[in-house]
Amino acid sequence: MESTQVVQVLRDRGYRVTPQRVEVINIVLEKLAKREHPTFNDILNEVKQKMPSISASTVYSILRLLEDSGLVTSFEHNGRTYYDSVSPHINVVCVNSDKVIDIVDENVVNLLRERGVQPLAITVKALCAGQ
Amino acid sequence: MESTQVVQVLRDRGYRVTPQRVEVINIVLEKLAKREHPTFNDILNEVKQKMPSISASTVYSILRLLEDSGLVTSFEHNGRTYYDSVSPHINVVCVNSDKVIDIVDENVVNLLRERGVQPLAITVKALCAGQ
DNA sequence: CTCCGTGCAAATGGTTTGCATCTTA
DNA sequence: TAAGATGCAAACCATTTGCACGGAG
Repeated sequence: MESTQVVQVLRDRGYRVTPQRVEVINIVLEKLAKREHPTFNDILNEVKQKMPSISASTVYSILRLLEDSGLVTSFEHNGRTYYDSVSPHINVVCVNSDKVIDIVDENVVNLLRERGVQPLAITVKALCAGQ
Repeated sequence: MESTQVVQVLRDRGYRVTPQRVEVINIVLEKLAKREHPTFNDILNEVKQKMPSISASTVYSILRLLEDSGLVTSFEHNGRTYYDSVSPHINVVCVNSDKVIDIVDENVVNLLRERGVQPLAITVKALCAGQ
């Protein structure tokens, strides 16, 4: 998804387009396109580089807005919130390293759908090989 | 799993068997046997009824011990930690109601295993029907 | 009798809230 | 120019930590 599309969705829903919102959207989409799983702090730090005066509470509220609008999703691990793309995929969270690896598996998603579950985010805690 | 077995595992590993540990183990196993997904507070409240002087930090440390020993697992949602059995199953967390529903699906677990993932806990955030 | 475990209180860290100020539409 | 967004500080809440006391082995 393009940042201009996201901005348009917000505009259509009657939300105002502020420089803070545009900046957060740009950073988040950039990270999600790279299949990263940024934490709130990852995003805040990145945004602060471009816009040093932005406040944490503003970033929290923008991320909540994006999530409530179905444009991103999130999951929690070790007390932190990770943000993620809404495309159907599986996040393998390595409990021994805190790394998160994406797996795309249509079969799993289809099996869930057959059971009546429309997944927003799939998270699998696992012990991961290699340390 | 029986509470006596859990106690034995702890003993074998050199951990002391205290009345607090036995009580927490009893409560947790009882809830997990009923396929419930107790939060930390659910467990604390229940334990306090039997043992009013127990402290939260003790319960936290016992639950961490059980989790580190592989006897239970946990997942996080809305800032709270939910405890869960280690049997392979899928937790569907309804974001619109905070309810958690278990699904047993060997196929999903097998697909994950084929991908080299040994799941400790599988969590699926979903919008659930019925309110 | 010796550690390990417990309980208390204080600290921590992520997130939310209240409110005055600023800005988009 | 009016409703909505921002930034700051304080509040919140789940969890962790430090430490003296107590009990399991």
